[in-house]
Amino acid sequence: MPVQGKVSVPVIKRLPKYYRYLSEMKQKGLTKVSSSELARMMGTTASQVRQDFNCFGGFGQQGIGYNVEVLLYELGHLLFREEPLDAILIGTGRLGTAISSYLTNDARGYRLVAAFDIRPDQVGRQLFGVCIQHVSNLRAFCQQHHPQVAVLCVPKSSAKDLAPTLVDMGIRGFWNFSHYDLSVAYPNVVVENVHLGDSLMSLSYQVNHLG
Amino acid sequence: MPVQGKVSVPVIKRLPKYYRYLSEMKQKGLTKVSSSELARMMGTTASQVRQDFNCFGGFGQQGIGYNVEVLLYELGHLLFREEPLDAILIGTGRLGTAISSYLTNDARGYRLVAAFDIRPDQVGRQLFGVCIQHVSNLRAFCQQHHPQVAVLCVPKSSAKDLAPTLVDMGIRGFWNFSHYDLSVAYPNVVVENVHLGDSLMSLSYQVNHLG
DNA sequence: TAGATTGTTAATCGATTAACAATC
DNA sequence: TAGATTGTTAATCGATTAACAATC
Repeated sequence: MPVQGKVSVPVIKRLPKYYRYLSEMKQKGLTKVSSSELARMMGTTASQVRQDFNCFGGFGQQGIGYNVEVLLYELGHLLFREEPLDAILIGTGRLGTAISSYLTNDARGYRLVAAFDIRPDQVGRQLFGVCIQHVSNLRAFCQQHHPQVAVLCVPKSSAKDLAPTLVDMGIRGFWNFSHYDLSVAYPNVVVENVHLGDSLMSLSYQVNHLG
Repeated sequence: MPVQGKVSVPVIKRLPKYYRYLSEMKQKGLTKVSSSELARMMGTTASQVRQDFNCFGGFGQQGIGYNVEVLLYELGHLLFREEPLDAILIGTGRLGTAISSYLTNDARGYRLVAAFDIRPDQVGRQLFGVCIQHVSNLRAFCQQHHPQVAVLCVPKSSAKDLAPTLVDMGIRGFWNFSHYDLSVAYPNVVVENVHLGDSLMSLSYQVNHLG
């Protein structure tokens, strides 16, 4: 039983996809699934599916397969634990607003506890149950409430300025939409980069080099 | 000289990052860079930098290094070609609006040529220079204008319904923000998935398993 | 018992890193 | 010529796939 000695990033990145497909199956009323069925849906091999699950000890039954409900429960526990993570939003522009709508209304495992912006016309505005504060309150807020996750929807230079403070204040995870490469600077903090610009560029490369 | 026999996805995904760092260097007035300097900035090895560039024939000079301007020009050409790609937006909600703002105002290599929504109250609204049309016009528009890229900011079920039509109408690249796994269904079309939900889940996993 | 399917070890494949010859 | 740094080949590392024994 390997049980999380250290799970590799490729495996971690596949967990949400398993979770999505299993949720679908549960909704359809399916109770049982084999590694080969899951593999077909996921576009991978049965071997990989079994290897992936065995990073966590294996959730199946030899000769039988996997129980959808059990598997979903176990993955859900791995992904979300019991308590949601407290998240703060920094940057309440169009993207920040859309993202925090998603986080609040559609995602599981997070709770938006505050939002900050530097623009006076944003301050005071209500956003999904929280009142937008000026960034000058950021430090004080963190010291009092200890949020774990920061969502960065600010320009590159602001991200660069804010990051050290946030790490200092105990932020353990960044959902980074800025163009700043946080990952390079803070090795002991988790960063999920959503670099829209990079994504668009690699799409453009690939479309331009099709056929 | 390997010159694009078939460039691997990991290499392609690094190109935008090189491009970003080189743009920065050019702005700072730097004219010359070595593979080891680039490696340090990118958080990788000099070997990888040289291997990456040599997928395209190599842009450096032995004993000297790389010329920033030349390298930037070459990468820019690889990523964007001469003509921008014509893109259509489908789904003009909060996320679709934020995304197309980005595509129109901040990104290079794309031109937003149309936007579609199914909601009557959206139709007719102006969005970054285009007028939102009803999705029922989608087919006709594509037949007349042949856009190459579709940006999907619609729910899963709509994405599932729209995808075959769009592929059929000649769409060669998808920027997919829906929760539908396009990649599984259409092997001969380029898909850039931005699965915000997956990103949030893997962030949550990692934060919960820190230390 | 036979068939199915997992858990787990072994083999393969591909990507990253190291080494070094070429050359400016 | 000596020093620097690339282009390119070879070695290593890690992830994926295949194989098979365990077991329901």
